[in-house]
Amino acid sequence: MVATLRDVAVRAGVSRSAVSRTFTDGASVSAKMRSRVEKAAIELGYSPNVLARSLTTRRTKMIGLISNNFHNPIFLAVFDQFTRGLQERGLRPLLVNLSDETDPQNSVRMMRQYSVDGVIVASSTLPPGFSKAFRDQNVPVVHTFGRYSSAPSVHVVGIDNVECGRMVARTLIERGYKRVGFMGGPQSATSTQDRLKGFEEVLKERADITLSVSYADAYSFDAGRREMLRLARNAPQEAYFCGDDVLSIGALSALKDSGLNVPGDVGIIGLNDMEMAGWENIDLTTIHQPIRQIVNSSVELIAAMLEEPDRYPEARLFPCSVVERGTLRPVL
Amino acid sequence: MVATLRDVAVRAGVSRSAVSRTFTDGASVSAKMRSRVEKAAIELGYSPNVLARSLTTRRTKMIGLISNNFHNPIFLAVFDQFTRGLQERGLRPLLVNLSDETDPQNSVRMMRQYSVDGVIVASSTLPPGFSKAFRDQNVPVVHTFGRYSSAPSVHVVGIDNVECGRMVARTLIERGYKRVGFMGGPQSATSTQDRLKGFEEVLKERADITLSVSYADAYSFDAGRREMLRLARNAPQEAYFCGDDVLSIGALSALKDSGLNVPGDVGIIGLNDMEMAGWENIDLTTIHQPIRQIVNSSVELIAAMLEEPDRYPEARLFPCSVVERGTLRPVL
DNA sequence: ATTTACTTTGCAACCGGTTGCAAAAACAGA
DNA sequence: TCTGTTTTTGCAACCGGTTGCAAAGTAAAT
Repeated sequence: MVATLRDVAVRAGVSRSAVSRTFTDGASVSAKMRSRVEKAAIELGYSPNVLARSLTTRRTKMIGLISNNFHNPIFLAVFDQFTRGLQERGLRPLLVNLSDETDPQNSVRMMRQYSVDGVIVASSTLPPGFSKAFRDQNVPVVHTFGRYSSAPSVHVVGIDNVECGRMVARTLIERGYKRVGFMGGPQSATSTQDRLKGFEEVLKERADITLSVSYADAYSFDAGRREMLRLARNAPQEAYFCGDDVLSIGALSALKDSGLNVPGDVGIIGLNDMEMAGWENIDLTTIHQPIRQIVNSSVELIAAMLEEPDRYPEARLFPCSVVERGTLRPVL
Repeated sequence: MVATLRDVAVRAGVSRSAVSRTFTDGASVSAKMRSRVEKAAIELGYSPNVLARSLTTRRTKMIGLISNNFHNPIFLAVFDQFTRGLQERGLRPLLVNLSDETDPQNSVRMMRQYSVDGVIVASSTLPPGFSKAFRDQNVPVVHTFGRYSSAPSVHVVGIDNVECGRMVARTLIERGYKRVGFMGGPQSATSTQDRLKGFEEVLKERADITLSVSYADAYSFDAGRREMLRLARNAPQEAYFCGDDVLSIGALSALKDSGLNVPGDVGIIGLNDMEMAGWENIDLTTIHQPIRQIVNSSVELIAAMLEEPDRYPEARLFPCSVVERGTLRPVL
């Protein structure tokens, strides 16, 4: 049906190797030979079968893109950036949706069956052990949005969640809030734990500031709204650090319906700076996470690992910054 | 490095065919042989290389998932559903981001290089010619969210945009609006053209109703907001049918800032029913597009085509419905 | 025990490519 | 023109599997 290397060879009246060589860069072919083969190839509409090639070259140029987050809108930007970045380097993402299952062995096996050259785990909620499972099978892996650890055994690219927590604490202090709250995402997520850690660390030094902690049961509008409705019913704090922007927007909705004014009665600060946070009807003050840089760096890193599989693991952390909008009162 | 079929054969002391057969269902192997091979395979951590297999079976179980829409949040749900659906059938999506380029030949070539078993084009803004290019190369293709045509040459799954336009027109009529507007997405999108067609068709029969038409220059919050700010400056219509929910939300923001009340002064109806439309602080009346059904049906269809490549092309259209929320005044 | 029918197994060729090696061709220098 | 060097080419083996076919093995029937 579709033309193969052999067909081209026959048509051009040359050996199969010659055809192969014209399509392999760096191989030795004379100009005459090349043009002769190319002519035949064009006539037959031939283009080499990457998968067959991969059998001998041991390179499929496919990268497993594994995530369990298909709900947070920022992940659409994440996928967008990943696919573009990979494509630019001639790599192809094989997408894996892990929402249902969490057994790493299963994913590892599948990725090996497809001989992907490497794997990107894009998730802040998958445990470090998950990405390690790939490393243990000698599959190059980058854990994007992974937890920073002082002794990483796997490449991690993301932000320093502890530092983000500190940054938010300082931001709230600057604005003179005395009674503050942490409304986290699910407690089990390492990112939540880390953010709280940094947040507490700074606040603890201020005896005049009180902190209350609670958790929403998912990173969703509904969960944020529900939790904030509950909080607003009792005496709410003066300001809340919410687990992410979606939770924050849920919280804003709850506050409005509870008759509380933002930022007059209650201040809200989120995290992520998703596109929507900047919409005029939301106008959320939040922490900007440099998604584009994180993703690009991840792509760069996985590409580098293809050249150098035993590269020493590193953690690449990108600084976050406060984006001042309308949901916190101004600095004193 | 990683165990191959040969390794297993040696270890189990059997022929390579025997090993191959134990991993091929429907092949003839005795129980003894099977358990013997399986034992060796487990000891070596062997699992068959799908890509090598595909050379002879001519099935990679990979499906190209091609889209140029990485901005509209509903596409995250689309990708979620696609990946799950494909995975359930043992198929793997190879993701292609077409945001930058639109030359079908390029994509066709790439998909052929990777020998995908089929392709799903998920986009309402790619022209029918795009998906036809695959069909012409005998790559099974399903165009999800494609344009319905009475003589489809390619499988199309989606909604009847013309009928949606009619439905919105009737909805506005029921509510007694007399001066209505169409604020479409980019005019070049076939979906926009079709919706307007149906919308006009119904309204034309009512001499007492006037219609004004304008277009935002992208399917984005900003574009919707900008366009509605412009419209609101002159005398706005009583109600607008917006190209999609994101545009609608931009429009709502513009109306609020223009001091106009919704639905008191101006009514808005969107299309898609994205999750956000139901959020209490948005509460957008809109047309529900049954994404889940559309995607599942697309997956089913592409799977069916793998069995029967010459299947006669069909259009699968799913009915939409009005979701009544707070941005249109009630029925008279 | 022999024949017949059916099942299981291994051989060897093949899927679509790549690549080390040696022969052939082209080029340089004398 | 002849030799030595470099480049180009083809042969054949290999990558990790599958599969048609015939031989070997098993079971049932006589």
